[in-house]
Amino acid sequence: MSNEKIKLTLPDGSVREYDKGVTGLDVAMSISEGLARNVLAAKFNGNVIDAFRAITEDGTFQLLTWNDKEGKSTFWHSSAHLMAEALEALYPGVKLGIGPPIENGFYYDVDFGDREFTAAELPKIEEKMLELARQKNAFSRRDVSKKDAVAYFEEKGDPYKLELIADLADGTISFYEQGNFTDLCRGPHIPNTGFIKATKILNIAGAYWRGNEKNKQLTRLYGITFPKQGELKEYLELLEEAKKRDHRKIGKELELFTFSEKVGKGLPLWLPKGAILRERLENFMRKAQVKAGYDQVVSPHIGSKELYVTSGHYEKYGKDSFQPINTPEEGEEFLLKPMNCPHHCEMYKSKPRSYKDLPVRYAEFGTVYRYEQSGELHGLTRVRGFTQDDAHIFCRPDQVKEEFAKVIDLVLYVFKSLGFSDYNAQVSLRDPETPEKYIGTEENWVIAENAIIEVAAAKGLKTTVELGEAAFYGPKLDFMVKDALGRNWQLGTIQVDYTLPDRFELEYVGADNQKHRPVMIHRAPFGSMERFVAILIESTAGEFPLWLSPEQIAILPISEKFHDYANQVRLMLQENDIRGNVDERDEKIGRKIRDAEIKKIPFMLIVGEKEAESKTIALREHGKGDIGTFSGSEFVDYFGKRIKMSLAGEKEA
RNA sequence: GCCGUUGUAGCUCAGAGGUAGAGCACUUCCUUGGUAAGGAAGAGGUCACGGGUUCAAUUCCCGUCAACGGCUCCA
Repeated sequence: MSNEKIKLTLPDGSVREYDKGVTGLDVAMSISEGLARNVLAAKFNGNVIDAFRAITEDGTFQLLTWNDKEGKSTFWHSSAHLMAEALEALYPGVKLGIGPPIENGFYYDVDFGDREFTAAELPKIEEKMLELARQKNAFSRRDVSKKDAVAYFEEKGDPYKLELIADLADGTISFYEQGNFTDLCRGPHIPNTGFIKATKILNIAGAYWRGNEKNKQLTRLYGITFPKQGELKEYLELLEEAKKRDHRKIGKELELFTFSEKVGKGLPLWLPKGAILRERLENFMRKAQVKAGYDQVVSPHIGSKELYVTSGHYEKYGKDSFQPINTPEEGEEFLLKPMNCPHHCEMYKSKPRSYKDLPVRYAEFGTVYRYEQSGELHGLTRVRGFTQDDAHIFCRPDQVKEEFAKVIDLVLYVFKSLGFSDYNAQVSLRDPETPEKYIGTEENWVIAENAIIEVAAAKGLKTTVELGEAAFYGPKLDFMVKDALGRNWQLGTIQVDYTLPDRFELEYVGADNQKHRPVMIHRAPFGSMERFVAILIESTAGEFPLWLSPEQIAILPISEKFHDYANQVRLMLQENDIRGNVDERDEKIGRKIRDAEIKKIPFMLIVGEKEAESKTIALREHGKGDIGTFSGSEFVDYFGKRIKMSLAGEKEA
């Protein structure tokens, strides 16, 4: 080799000189042997590369280990290759799709042919993976020509890889090999399989090739691996913990809601405690909306089919939806309301509008029904009947940005009040590749999309942009929140719409005495009451802020002798608009406390001989224990203060 | 809708080709107890539903329904 030198700038800013052709592993070794043992990949000039890849020019350089996000994903990417190698060893002739790393682990899509693949076979695959890992097979990279790549996979008989190669430009194709496995891959990979010490194939699922429903469904194996056995154990325990926050479990335990096969799948039944929670949320929103200048309206649960033909919903969703309801005599067709906007458009049209009237803001807790695919239903987050905290703002074009900004404020206020700080503001735009999915003019789409992008930026929102996530009539700003298991759900949504006003021929008279078309903003800060409550349950693990808690107070008499006094306390609270229940069961106080704790009731009022005599209560707080003796009026004041604090988002005294 | 898994008491779960079991919850009785489970007795199941194989099926097979994990979809 030559004795040319290159300069690498390390993360601490220091510049080191190495021989041209140095690898990440060499660099690590020059720092410490321990570091070299842990290097998974490297980052050169911002690109993640193999730690075994030669570097031939000056640049910024960083070593990646398990502690780096990119180190982990390289590790998992290599693990996907390891799993593929195990699959080929165990199931000769298996065809491979794609196998990328994901947020937690990796997957590989495979075609087992006619073979039925069941979960019982997973342990066998895990074992094989570990066996191959122990061989410490080195990963190696080589560039191949398109012709050679095609030849290789034609020989191997893998149609999926051939399809992938067809889309790649000659000169950009590389193969990676480890042990007896070769894959089309741009890398990078870890030095050898020996780093992988623990593996678990978490689940199997069907997944359409290239995400297209019309393509063949492959078998997707999801897995996760770790460099230490203990970390796998910890991860699995973490998953178990997360499952305890599942709103379906807590909803059942706390008697918030239920489902009945007889009522129908995807149709939630709100039990009394859940209804209280929901009602409090609605009242909270009503109050905020009144302040923001909204008017509350009410519309029926069905509407003439014509209404939805006009809006475009029928054409878009009609065939795959709940089918029209007919009147017996005349055979008129009505649809179960899937959206509130058409109704609100007709309300707007109930009288002529002047530019001075705008904006008009119509809000409704509108219950809508949608035929969601059966495989999609999921607890309260995806249901067939749900209530949107919906509103439609009809405004002049010059008011769009200001109104949009105000809605963002409202959504942020709601999120802040309920402690949702971990959300992603997603700008949902058209997919330029599938224009047939959208209605409206190009010009209006551009205006609407730009309005959203500009206002979100002006508000200082950190946004991500997703193409193809727009509604069919307009772009959206969606507030995405994760559930206990890390799945993303859309809660709040704001949409700018120039299309429906056209379709419904909405008008107002301008200062010029001419007719103009208003712009609509659709918005729902919660999204739906169902989904919002679900996510609220998971984020609080059922320990709701005091103001929302369905059962705020349990009055616990020491024995039957104090039932009378306990009920006096209950009535006293009632007179102050505070709800509390007396636990009159024939149980000892320890038991009553335990049960109230399990039900996550924020306050327990314990009353016995001392309290009855001195007209006081002994206060106990959920999760904290005894916090002292209060007179009735002292407690009412204290409780009021705590409610206010919880509304302001403060945790405790 | 598609792929995979599951379905036994109100809940959490055992069980096995010969018509079912535990803990908690529930009911009754005893107990009147001071800050996270007092004691005893009792009641409770068409083993998701519909077929088939078998002398016999809740158990094995097929279908349906529902739930769960994904894919696709998400106004």
